[in-house]
Amino acid sequence: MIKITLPDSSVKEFPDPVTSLEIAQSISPRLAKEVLSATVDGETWDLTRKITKDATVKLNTWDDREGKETFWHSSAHLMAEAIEFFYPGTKFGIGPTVDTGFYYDIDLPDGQQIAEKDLQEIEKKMLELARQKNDIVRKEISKGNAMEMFTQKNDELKQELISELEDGTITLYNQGNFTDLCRGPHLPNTGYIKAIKLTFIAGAYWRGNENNKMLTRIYGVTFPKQKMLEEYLIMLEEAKKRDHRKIGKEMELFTFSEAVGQGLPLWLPKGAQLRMQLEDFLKKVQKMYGYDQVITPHIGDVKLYKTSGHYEKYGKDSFQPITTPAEGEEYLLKPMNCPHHCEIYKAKPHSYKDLPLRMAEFGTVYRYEQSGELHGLTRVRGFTQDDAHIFCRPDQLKDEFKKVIDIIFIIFKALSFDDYTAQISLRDPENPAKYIGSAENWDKAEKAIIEACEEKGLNTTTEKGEAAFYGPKLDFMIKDALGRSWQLGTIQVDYNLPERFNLEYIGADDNRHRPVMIHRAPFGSMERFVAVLIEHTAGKFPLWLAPEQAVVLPISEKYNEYAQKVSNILNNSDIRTVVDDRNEKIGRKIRDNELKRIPYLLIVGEKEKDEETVSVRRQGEGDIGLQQIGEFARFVADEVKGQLSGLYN
RNA sequence: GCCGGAGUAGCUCAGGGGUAGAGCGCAUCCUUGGUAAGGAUGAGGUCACGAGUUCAAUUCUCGUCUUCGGCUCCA
Repeated sequence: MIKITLPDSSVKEFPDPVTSLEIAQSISPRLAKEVLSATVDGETWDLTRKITKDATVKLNTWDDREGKETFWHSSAHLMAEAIEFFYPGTKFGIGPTVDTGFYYDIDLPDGQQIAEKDLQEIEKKMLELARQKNDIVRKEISKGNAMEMFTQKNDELKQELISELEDGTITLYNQGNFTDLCRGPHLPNTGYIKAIKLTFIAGAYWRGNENNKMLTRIYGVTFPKQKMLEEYLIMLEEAKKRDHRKIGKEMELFTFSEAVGQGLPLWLPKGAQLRMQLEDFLKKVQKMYGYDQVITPHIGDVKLYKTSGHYEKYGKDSFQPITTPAEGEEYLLKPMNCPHHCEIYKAKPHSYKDLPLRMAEFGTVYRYEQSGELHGLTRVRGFTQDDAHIFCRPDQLKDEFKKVIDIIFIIFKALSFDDYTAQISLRDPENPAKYIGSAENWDKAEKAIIEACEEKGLNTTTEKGEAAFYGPKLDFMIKDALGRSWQLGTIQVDYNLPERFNLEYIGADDNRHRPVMIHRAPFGSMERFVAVLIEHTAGKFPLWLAPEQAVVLPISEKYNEYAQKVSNILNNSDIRTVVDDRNEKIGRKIRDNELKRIPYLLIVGEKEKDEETVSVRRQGEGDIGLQQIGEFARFVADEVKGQLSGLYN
């Protein structure tokens, strides 16, 4: 008998050997049906693998990440089996799982290609193979045998993978006519897979290296129930409807022009209105937190970026310097604001009493992004950071860091981003060449971030190797209304730039000291943030942000004049109002303006004109009754205040 | 930058070797209306750009640009 410890710490005895599937069966038949894999002493195992000693066992279902991974990993094999059926001789690279689903990188034989339209055939074959409920069988194999097998198959991709594995740890998995090199784990048989969608096809470099061969990557997602696939497809549809590029065009927020250049957004009046609203909001919050606004030019001497280290790091892959005609001086389009702000710091000597100094700027920066990278407003070549740099004494660092976290919380609250996570990005200790500055300063900076997060009670994950080259950082990721994650705000601790720019302050001891810098951008970039906001709200912005807050709809042309009067009064009360005086019936005007996502529709006709009122209709809700014009103005002002109440003075 | 799609009216898209279409939008007129699409008429296109093949190219070929899905990258 062996003892199995379950997650609730209960211990059960089983005959030796036992499989996780048998353990599940002993608990409940239903669990046995749902369980997909098991975590045995911290390692994910096949359900059918024999446990021969005392162990801790966690049973993974669809609701566990490990369960889904097992499911999708087996699905990748199923896809490979189907592909091998249609394209014999295909070489298989790697077939891992991703957040939603899986992919397999394949090398098709002699110049054959798979097109989107071929995916359906493969899906069909996969379903057919799944229905056969073929057992998926694990087999341990020696390195030599593995090598021989894939040499015979002429699959040099797998040979390369095997050559890097240690003998004794190599396993194969077989199902039907298909055998793959794989660490596992896998489902007991292919019959678990009930619903399949191959989503797209793309090129991908072998092992992610652009010097390697380009393979064909096929992405797919599978589910244990048909209904789950349907829900997933509905979600995809919804995401498509919310695409900020589509809504941005519809709502006339921004545009791009080939004539201006790719990746260079043009903000249209309504988009500019929205963006300025966000900027004004953040300015007010920053004022409350003791920030000073500064303004710096869009270009800077190349030497400035040589000093900062950015030129060495990114110069080659950037927009190249602008050279002045007569003197041949070299200027760079500003790729970031920090060097300029460092120079502002240096404009005069500082006492320890001056610190912290908080310098904020909505600074537009230009970065060369590879053409294939550009994407709507989320990835552009010219964008505006809601940047600020805090210069402080080392003893102030942690407090300042915590205050920045507070500002980020205020923003999340104002915009109802309720679901967020935070990631601490540290340096990669294996790869010190990627970073500038001393190990000692890095240690200090990393410690400050970790402690500040702990003291704020922030739930964080930690990633090594994700730090910026000059310092570690804390990034905030929000989940939008569809559950998709977006990286927004960032806070970075930096001991290095102050050193490179030789920044100093005079301490109480009358000696020169080095300040510490915090780089921070709660929105990240205005472009990206607006894009996320559009997708999160589907363009139905909160009242305080809506580019047009109210539209007046005269019942007939006879009331156009009164409508204009209402609009003027409201605009004078800072309520952004327009008039729809088209020659259309009221039903039509209501429909069109609802679709334009304007929060309030004000209908005016004979009655309203006589009584100096408006008939108020709230977007998505319908008629909410008559109000005096002034009353409506206060009503809107109160609602805006309510949305931002307590967030700033 | 790399692999693979796409580019036709302001928008969404159909078409196809012989001088170009729909719906929506826009304009004008009729209608003057009460809470999600009233009617008529009309304007609007170098079919992304440049070469080539052809009697003839928007259509076929090549190149360029832009865009979309990925890959790589992201201070």
